[in-house]
Parts: sequence; C-alpha cells; structure tokens
Amino acid sequence: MKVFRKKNKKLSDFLTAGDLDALFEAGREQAYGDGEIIQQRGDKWRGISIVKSGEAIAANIGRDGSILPSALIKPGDTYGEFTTFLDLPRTHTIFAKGPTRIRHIKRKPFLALLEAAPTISQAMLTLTLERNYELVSNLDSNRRLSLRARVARLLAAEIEKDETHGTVICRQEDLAFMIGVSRVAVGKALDKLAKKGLIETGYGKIHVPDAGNLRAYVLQQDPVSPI
Amino acid sequence: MKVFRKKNKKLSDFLTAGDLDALFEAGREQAYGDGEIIQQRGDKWRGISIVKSGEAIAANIGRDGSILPSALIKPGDTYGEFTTFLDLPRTHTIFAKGPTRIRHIKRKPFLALLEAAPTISQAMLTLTLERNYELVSNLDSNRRLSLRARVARLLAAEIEKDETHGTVICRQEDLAFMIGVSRVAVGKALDKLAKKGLIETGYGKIHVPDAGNLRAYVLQQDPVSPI
DNA sequence: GAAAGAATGCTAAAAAGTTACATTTGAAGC
DNA sequence: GCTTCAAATGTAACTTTTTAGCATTCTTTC
Repeated sequence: MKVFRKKNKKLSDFLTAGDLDALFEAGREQAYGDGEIIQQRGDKWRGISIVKSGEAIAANIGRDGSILPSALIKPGDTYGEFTTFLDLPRTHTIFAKGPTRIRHIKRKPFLALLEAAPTISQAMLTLTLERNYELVSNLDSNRRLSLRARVARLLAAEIEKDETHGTVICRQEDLAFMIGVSRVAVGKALDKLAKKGLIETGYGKIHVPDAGNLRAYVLQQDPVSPI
Repeated sequence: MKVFRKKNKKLSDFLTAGDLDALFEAGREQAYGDGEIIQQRGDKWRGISIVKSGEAIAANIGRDGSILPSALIKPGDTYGEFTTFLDLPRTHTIFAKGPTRIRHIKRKPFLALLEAAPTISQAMLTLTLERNYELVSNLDSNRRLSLRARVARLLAAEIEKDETHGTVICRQEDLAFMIGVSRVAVGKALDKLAKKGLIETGYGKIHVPDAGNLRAYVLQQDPVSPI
C-alpha cells in the first residue's frame, strides 16, 4: 500500500527526549518476522506499544476470512490506548509487515510513568484530540461531499501548499482504500476530474497540472472544511 | 430530533466534585436565548465551554445555506478542546436550543488548572479516547456492513443489554440522520428487517419483539464489532 | 369526532457504487 | 529489443441509494 505524504503525528512529536527515553525504558522490546501476528483481536493484554522499526498492519478479519486492513502503523506510532484507558480488549488484529521491532509497556508501569511525568499525559491528550479532529472532519465531509469532491480534496492535500503543480504517486486502489469506496468508483471520479482538466491520470500516478485550480475546485465544492 | 438513550459520557463523569467546582470557578457563565448564536464557525476564541443547563446544537452551514446539524450538546457536555489544544479555529457554528446557560473558560486559566490538577487532564484523555473509539468503530462498521445491518446494529444498541424485548422511540428520519443516509433508504432497510420478523415498525417507534434474535442477526452480519 | 399536522409508504427516474471480467501498462529476464 | 507476467486501470451489467413527488395512516388537539 502506498504511504501518503500527509503523515499522522506521533507521540514522539510531542515529547522531550527525556520523556521518550523514560517511556522506552519502561517497556520490553520484541522482534517480529514478516507476517507474524503481533496481537489478535480480542486479546486481553493491556498496555501501550511503540513501533521502533519496521511496519505493522492493523486489520479486521471479515466473516469470510478476508483481511480488511484499517491502518498502517509506522515507527514512532503508538497503539493500545483503548486497552490502557478504556478497559477494552484489542479491537484489531495486528501483524508485522517486514521485520519489525516493537516495544511493549504494560499498563501499570505506563500509568505510573504518567503520574511521574504529566507531560506525557498532555502529549497523549493532544495526539488523541488530533486524531479525533481528523476523524470528525472526515466523517463530516463524507456526509456532505460527493465522491468526486472527496477525491479532489485528498489529492489537493497531497500537493505541498507552496507548489503550483505536482504528481501524486499512488494507485487508484490506495485512494479508494483511504476514502473507503471501491476502486472503480474512484476511477469514475478521477475520470470526471480529468474531463474538467483538473488532473491527468496515469499508471500508478496522478498529475495535477495546476494545483491552484484544484484547490479552487475543492473550496468551491466544500467551503466549509479547510484543505 | 430524537435524543437516543445511549448517551455520551461527559467530563463530569470522570471528575471529582472538587475538580468540577474548580473548573466551574475558572469560567464565566453566560445565558443564551432560544436560537441565539453561541459561536460561529471560524471564530478564533480559544477555550473550553461547559453546558450548565439547556441544550445547544452544533452544525455546519452548507453552501446552499441549509443547516447540517452534527451534534446535540447537553448539560455537562464540554466543547472547545480542539481550539484549546490544537490551535484550530471553531469548526462548528453552535446555537442555543431553548434557553441555555454555558460556562466559558479561557484557554490560559484552563491550562493553568490542568497543571494544578492533573486528574482533569487524565479525565479529558479518557473522554477523548472514548469518543475516538466510538468514531473508529462506527467508521469501521460503516465500511463493512450493509445499510440493513447498520440499522439493525443501531436498534440493537438501543435496547438495554438485560432486556429481552423493547420498543425504540424514534422516527425513521432520526435513524437516517444518525446513519447518514436518506429516510427512504432506512425505510426500505426496516422493511427487510420486518420481513425477517426481527422488528415491527410503527408510527414514531420500532418494536423489537425478541432482542436476542436481533442481536444474533447483528452478530451474524458483523462478527467483528461488539454491539 | 373532525381537522390539522406529523410520520410513514409508495413510485419512478436518475445517480452513485459494486462486482466481475477485460484490457493496458511497465518492468524483469532473456 | 522482445517476451512475459504481474500490476494497474478500464468497462459493463447489476444493485443500491437518492431525489422528489404525492398518497396514506396515525396522533393530537380542538
């Protein structure tokens, strides 16, 4: 799966080196081989995990056994907050994508650490609010916007603000996954955008000849949400 | 709009009386008349607000001027976290529904309070994670499930866990709004559920003769997510 | 118990989205 | 260069959802 430029913030972005070290120290590091299961949905183990290297995929297994990936977890990312604070079992099955090293911190030492270093708790709050905002604003625009507009929005977000044009390297399938519709639907939407001259589709890439035009289109479709 | 039984947790649910008092003391109370605008989308004022009495509606105004409500804010609810921690302008326009009293706490005194009482920050973290979980699990099931299954899930969630049957008081329009589809689509979905004998539709209400059956159906459709 | 308002039911056409299969593209190996 | 094959996109038939209009049924209130 294509990794988009627009990266999610990480806990490490909000912590001092000292706090980060303290966090690492509190845990136990474990290595996983490609495809190895890191946790199963329903597992009761409670605590926070931080990816040190490699990548992991969080997914649900459908009734028919198909894998429905829902997130790519990258170095510096944390997960397990729900189990630590909400007393919920693991909501996703996670497996390694390539060799991966993860540091697991049990709930109790982690909470103790929080008491000792309130900055961590503040950092987690900020991070969680950020995710929350992302979720809410996506949910919101999904309700209001046509698929065409959502695709345009996603592409516009991929072009740096100071660029006048650019090429987004991604498959239609990646866009489809991010938006949560079928690839075919994305293809149709891209077609319409292309007919308007806003983009040019290619094999594994999408060219935006005039980022200003695309941004204007997005804004016209959705004056409400910021790009 | 119908207010569903399944209520959202509030900050006050996680705070001691003392902390709550301190929070109230830090703010300034303001009264609003029915329909009065409390904040406009885009406003820059930063801080947390707590509803003391009455209700408020958070909404976006569509391009055509239509009002797209997205949340009902009730006594004890807080809002403004995004502006306080993420440095974002107000994302929604909020107006009073009936006479409403709200206590506003400016950003700086609020942050000072957080330092003094770390329990508040922990409470906010828990609350935010809870919302987050709700959002993620909804998003997830929306991707996987048919409209029929989503309607069933929503109804099943409205019946208390220890009840064997029950009646959900709501209009089809309310269900439609919550799920984010048209009333006609919900009507059709209810029809199919009724034909399976899982529910009986009525005027402004939906009767569930056997909650066990409905839960079993939801689980069969969606073995992944907890009801 | 009539009237008015609210909610649901129904229909038909158009739009959007999905599934399954076909075609095109690019890259690796000869 | 050419061939081959997997990856990516395109196409077509089918299903679901929306929109919009009007009809019907239910509830409340006078």
